[in-house]
Amino acid sequence: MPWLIKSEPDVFSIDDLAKVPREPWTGVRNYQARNYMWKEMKVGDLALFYHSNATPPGIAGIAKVASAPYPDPTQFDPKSEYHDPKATEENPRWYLVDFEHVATFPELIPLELLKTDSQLSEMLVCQRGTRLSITPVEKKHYQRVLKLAGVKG
DNA sequence: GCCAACGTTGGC
DNA sequence: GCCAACGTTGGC
Repeated sequence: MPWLIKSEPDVFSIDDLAKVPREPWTGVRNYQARNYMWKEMKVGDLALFYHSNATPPGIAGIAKVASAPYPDPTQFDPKSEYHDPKATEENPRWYLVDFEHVATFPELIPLELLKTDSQLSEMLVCQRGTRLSITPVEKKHYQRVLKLAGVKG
């Protein structure tokens, strides 16, 4: 299943992802998003990489699930901003996967365009108030985005 | 910086 | 287990 993952480019952008072999998706502290990574993502699944809190916000490229799920190490680190005092090594709360870079779109596809595209109006990221940092994407929507980006599916 | 949306926390 | 208060997300 294709996915959409959000990241603030000031914190971690698609260019940052392109510079590393793979990136552990640390810091997700929402149960629904965690469950997607923990229970549903498969190695090789593709994900639209969305820049949030950006000017403009939009989809910047494609990433790929590059690992099986494992406990987010930052939950055990008292010095991390993502530290969770209720999590233990024996009983972790937060799981993540690694992502690797697949492609950066020639141009970012702005949210504004996604919203006005008749085939994408129902895509979750277009809906107001969607704050989930990880959402499943319908295959037809995924393919439409690639087409808008001018990238081969 | 504003504010709508909405998840989480904690008192009861 | 309800629900008000609070915190965060994220577009604008």
